[in-house]
Amino acid sequence: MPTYVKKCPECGGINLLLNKERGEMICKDCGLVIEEKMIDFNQEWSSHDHEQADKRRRTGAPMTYTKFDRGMGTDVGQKQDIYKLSGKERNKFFRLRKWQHRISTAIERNLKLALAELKRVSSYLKLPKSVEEEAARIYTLAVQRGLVRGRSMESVVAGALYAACRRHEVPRTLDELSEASGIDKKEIGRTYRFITRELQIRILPSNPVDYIARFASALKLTAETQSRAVEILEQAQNSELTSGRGPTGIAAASLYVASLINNEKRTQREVADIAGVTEVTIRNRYKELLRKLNLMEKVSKTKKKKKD
DNA sequence: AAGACGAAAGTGGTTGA
DNA sequence: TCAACAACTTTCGTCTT
Repeated sequence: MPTYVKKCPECGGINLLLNKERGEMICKDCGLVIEEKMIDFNQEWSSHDHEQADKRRRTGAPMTYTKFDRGMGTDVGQKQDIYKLSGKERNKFFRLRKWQHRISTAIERNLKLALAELKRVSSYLKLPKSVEEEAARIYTLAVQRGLVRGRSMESVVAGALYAACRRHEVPRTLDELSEASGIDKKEIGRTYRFITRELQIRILPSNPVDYIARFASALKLTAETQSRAVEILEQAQNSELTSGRGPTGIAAASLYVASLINNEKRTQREVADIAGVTEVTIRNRYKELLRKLNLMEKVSKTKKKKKD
């Protein structure tokens, strides 16, 4: 738990994530970026001569992948330079310019469109800026490697976003991505696997805990129930009940059990809908949890209390 | 009547020959 | 490349509250 206590103005969630490098405070529940451009945590320098100034200068346009040329376009020379050249050299110069123009316009046109789409989907899902940047970076790499060929631009954008979310530990389900982008779930999964394989992006299997906060707030569960769910989840992980299982199913079952124990019962259907799994899956995980973790007493106790 | 439970058959993805 | 396999889903009937 963080030492500062602050609530998200959007959803009231308390799971805030501080990203020092980017100076952002992110709500893990709804993805809202609460504070941008906070103080710069880097050391402040003063420069006394040109050499130091060059090294230490931190100003200038920031490099960003959400601009199609990363904010740093490079051209093959300008016209005023050609007086230095002549004959062959001059021809070469024009040839280079022509080629650069052709290549860059093709890629740039694609990137411009794609990044617009990326921003649209990203803001629909209320993803933090850092994830958007990451997705843009992934997409740019994919374009450069020609991985978009044969695939729709939109599906690659969705795949890049999905990957970026996972890397930043604010995972969204494929269903959510699908709803936001209008691309078929399977298609996103396919392109996601393809581009991560081709680009050698290593992604850890997503941790069910990362889903708890968002699901809990969607179910309007109290903070106590939420942390109870996390406890249960951790026990489950220690008992090796989680490997090989779908992380959303486990998160959903933990929440369901926690809601029973804390007398804040939600139906299996409610939890299932939010988590994007079926009741059956929740039941299966739920049974395993009860059996292996000896939680039966706790649950039945609360049931008795209800009767009393 | 709604929710919980469980069986059975089907789907898509991974793995290992 | 194909078949076996595990996880998950869909569907449906039954039991419980």
